[in-house]
Amino acid sequence: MAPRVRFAPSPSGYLHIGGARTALFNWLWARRQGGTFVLRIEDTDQERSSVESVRAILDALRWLGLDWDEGPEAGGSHGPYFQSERRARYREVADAMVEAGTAYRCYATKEELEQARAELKARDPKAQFVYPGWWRDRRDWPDGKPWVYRFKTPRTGATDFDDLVFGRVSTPNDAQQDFVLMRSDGFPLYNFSCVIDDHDMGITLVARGRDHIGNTPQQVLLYEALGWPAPQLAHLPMMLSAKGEKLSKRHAAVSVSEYRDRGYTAMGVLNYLARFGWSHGDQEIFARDELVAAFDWASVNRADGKFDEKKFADVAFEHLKQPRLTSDAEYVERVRPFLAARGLDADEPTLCAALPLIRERARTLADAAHHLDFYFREPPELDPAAAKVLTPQSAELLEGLAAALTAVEPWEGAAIDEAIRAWVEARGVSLKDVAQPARVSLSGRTASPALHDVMAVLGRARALARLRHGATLAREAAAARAPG
RNA sequence: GGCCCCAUCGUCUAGCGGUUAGGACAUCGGCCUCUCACGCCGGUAACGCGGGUUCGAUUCCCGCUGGGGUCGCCA
Repeated sequence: MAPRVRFAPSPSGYLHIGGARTALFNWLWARRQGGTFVLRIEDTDQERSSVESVRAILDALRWLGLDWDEGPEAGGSHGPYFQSERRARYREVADAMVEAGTAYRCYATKEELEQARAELKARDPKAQFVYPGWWRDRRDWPDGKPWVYRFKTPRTGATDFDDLVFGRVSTPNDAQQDFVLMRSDGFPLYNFSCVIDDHDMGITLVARGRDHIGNTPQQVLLYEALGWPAPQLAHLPMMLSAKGEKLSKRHAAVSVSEYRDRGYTAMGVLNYLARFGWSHGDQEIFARDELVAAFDWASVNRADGKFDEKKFADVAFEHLKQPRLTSDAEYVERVRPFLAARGLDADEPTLCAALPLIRERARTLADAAHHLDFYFREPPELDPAAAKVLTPQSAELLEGLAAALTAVEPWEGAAIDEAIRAWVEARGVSLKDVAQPARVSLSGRTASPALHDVMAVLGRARALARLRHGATLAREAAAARAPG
């Protein structure tokens, strides 16, 4: 049977890089198996949820290309996909559980709980408060007072489940307290709504971060109490910071949108995330369809990992470098916003001609825009460090070179290169002596692609004009330096 | 602290009883070279410790140590 999987973020911020990995693994499995990827918004915490967050998460998922078959804006036959719109259903199940004796109304107030907590703390600072079940067996419900629903957790025995990644996990039931199912304001708590929705939405496999493995026994207990079959379970090892702590803003960029804004491509991000906790032999680099074809739960690792920015950058770079992974058309489309941000209006022919020179240099799209900059500025912006290269002696060389290249045919890299070398030899100078002044004239920088490649991209007219302009600058520099 | 989980180079990982313990990133040399980059060649670098099981353990079992997660009217 084709699996139904889901990603269920709570809209209390941006899409976290770890959340993106969870979404990716679910998505991969759905696509691999021809199953259904459901997106559900867990907005039962009114305090923390916001529509802006929903928007941000949806946008980030769309940018990553993790399209959902059912969920917000997609619809589907198992909606609504916002938990805040499913409250009647939760209440219905909770009442049924009270009737069945698997849950109970608890009228203990927050204040009473706080007091009990405080008293325990006073007696034994190290002790952990456990709700003692004051209302576990009472039916003398006071009129007009708010209550919460609590689960009547079995006091003995153990709860087991088989995890696709971790194997069999067993937890003693006495480690569990009578946890709250629904708050007094009528909103459900995570474990409760999660179980009901996964059941009602026909979810067959739940894959989520390992930080959820601890409340899985509670959810399994709920499935048992409700007489529902539990879905398959798969927990993913955690993505930790380089220091081994829980990943947060302090350690690295943690929001998917931040990576987008920095100029990484979606597949660069996805490829790194996919290889984090999952492997496929020695293969490091994957196109999207290769990922879909190769993904499996058996190859998911159990050990937590540390996020490595260097490795991430390299994987992302590989995607920009290889036309197989990022086509020319896609590259051009993606880099345009970054060029625009520099105030550049790049014409298509020049951009396409420069692209091969950029691929092996640009580590991000933002970086690509930097490398592309001088092709689209007339004259190119002159780096302070580069200006020093335009010495008085170089003026004549630059003019000589420009003159030597006026008749080169065809105006192509190889021919230009040949002409440069021929001229250098005839002139009895070293290429090294000419190269840097020429480079600075052409690009305004001390580092650039090969001279002949740059000139080929610029075209004869602009290339020669820049060389001559460089000569002018060199003379001006000489004049400026001359005393009086 | 209770409960749960984990453990191969600095990092991500391959390995599923017998390997010179492999790859990638990073790092260090070198080559290429008009600069930068790419590329290429090479080096340093790992099975946490102690018991078992076995002819033989990185691999299977137990303990220890270390690390992580989780113990809310958050998710």
